[in-house]
Amino acid sequence: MVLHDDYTQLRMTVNRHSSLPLHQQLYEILRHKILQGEWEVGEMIPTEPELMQQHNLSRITVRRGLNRLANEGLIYRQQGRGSFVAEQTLEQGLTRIISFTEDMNQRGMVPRTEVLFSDLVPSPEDVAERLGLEPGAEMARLERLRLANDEPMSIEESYLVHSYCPGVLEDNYAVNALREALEAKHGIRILRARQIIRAVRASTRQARLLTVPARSPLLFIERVSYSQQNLPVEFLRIYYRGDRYSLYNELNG
Amino acid sequence: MVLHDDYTQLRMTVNRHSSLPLHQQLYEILRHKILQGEWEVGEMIPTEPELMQQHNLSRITVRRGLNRLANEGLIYRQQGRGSFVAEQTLEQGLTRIISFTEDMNQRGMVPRTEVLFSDLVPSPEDVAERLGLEPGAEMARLERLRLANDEPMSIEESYLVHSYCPGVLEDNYAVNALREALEAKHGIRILRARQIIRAVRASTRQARLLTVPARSPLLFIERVSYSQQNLPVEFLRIYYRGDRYSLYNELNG
DNA sequence: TAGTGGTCTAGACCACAAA
DNA sequence: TTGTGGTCTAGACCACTAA
Repeated sequence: MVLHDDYTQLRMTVNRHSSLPLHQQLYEILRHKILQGEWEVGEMIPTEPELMQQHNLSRITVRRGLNRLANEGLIYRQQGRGSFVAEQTLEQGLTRIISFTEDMNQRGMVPRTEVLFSDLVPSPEDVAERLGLEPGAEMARLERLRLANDEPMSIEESYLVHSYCPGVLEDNYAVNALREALEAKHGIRILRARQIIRAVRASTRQARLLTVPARSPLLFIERVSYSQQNLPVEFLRIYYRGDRYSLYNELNG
Repeated sequence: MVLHDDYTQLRMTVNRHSSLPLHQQLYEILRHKILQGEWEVGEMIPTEPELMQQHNLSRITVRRGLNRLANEGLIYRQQGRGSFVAEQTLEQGLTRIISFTEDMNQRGMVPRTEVLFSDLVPSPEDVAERLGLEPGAEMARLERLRLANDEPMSIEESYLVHSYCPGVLEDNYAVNALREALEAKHGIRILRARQIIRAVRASTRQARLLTVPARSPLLFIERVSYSQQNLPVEFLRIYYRGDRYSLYNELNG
């Protein structure tokens, strides 16, 4: 399964007529190149003066884009040496929205997906409340089993506001990426999300699906995702095997 | 239990002879004021021009400090209106190192601590490996039960490199803050940490201490903390009750 | 209209790394 | 010595908010 990047049609230099800030355009261009593998891990990316010339930008604007990349851990900067592509870390799972596929690739595993359910349902009360909707609104529900190296890793239950993406369930999400379909077919780009992380006990069904002993501990994430218009579009529940999955992050004093 | 802030002796304007960057000094001054309650939640903090004048700084330097506060969620900025103190969010638990006391206060609960163990032990192999030390080095071990509103919330097991903080266990850490003692008595300031988050099953002893049913799911955090010299000084294991404790954070696309 | 934050520029000096 | 990133400045224009 190949995930197309969000920025396939991205131009390779900044567009001064765009409404997007120049520093953000530069950030997206460089991020795209880094994720595409334009440079090896540890390889130096162009210097600030080079980027200034290539994109005809001031140093402050260039630095703003570079600093964002550094803050997000995609590059590290060394005074007197240069800026270098950082190793892909698992940390991104706690700061950036990444797909299961991307997540497993970073962890060096081969992802696979099985669709368990795919139907239209009236919004349950708890889901409606999380999304700030009226209960009973039509939702597209998609439940998927996610596997890594052919072993079950997690169960994902996704609720999408169907009026925003009518017909979204016609695709086969065992092989297609949901976020790609949302962007390509419905113009919905998920830019922000809030999530809560808990430890829970596996239900009988979950234990069977995940092939773990009954009542095993699971890492449980509930996530509300927001579109570019800042509208809540998806409610997601993910149950990860406690014995296989962990989250990593770094803290500052 | 009163936690003294790290910056009790902080001057109220920037020091141009300090080695610290001016934007960072401004950030720390404002952060200190916000945490001290100088402004109410939702109240507007001084505008950029005011800060420029008060501290005799350029706008770019002021903005750099303000943007860091905004990135860390302490303020939010609104074009045309001003910058405002944000509600203290639980998010900070996933980006900033905060004490149990601070954490519980943010969650509106009253913290209490009981010391379960406090002794010197040779470093176990796994702990030594995580800290990059030779196994068998002398470690101060401190195990504490943390309570919120008088109900058990978590078990914390802390391993400190004893040669960095000899005699550290002489204090009573039921009432004193470990991080305060490290800074005040041993000159160790913990500035950075890496952690891994998992879901595990409670042992019999853990279940008893936390007053949860046997084999309950727990949120388990393993953390390595680094000093201002970037030396690993502490290895920490925290077991949180799965039914009471959750982590919150926000993601970007 | 006045005041706020958002973006962008040109230019300067410094600290650090490598040749 | 050269080139890198780190810090800081003055000044400009824009977009948004509120009166």
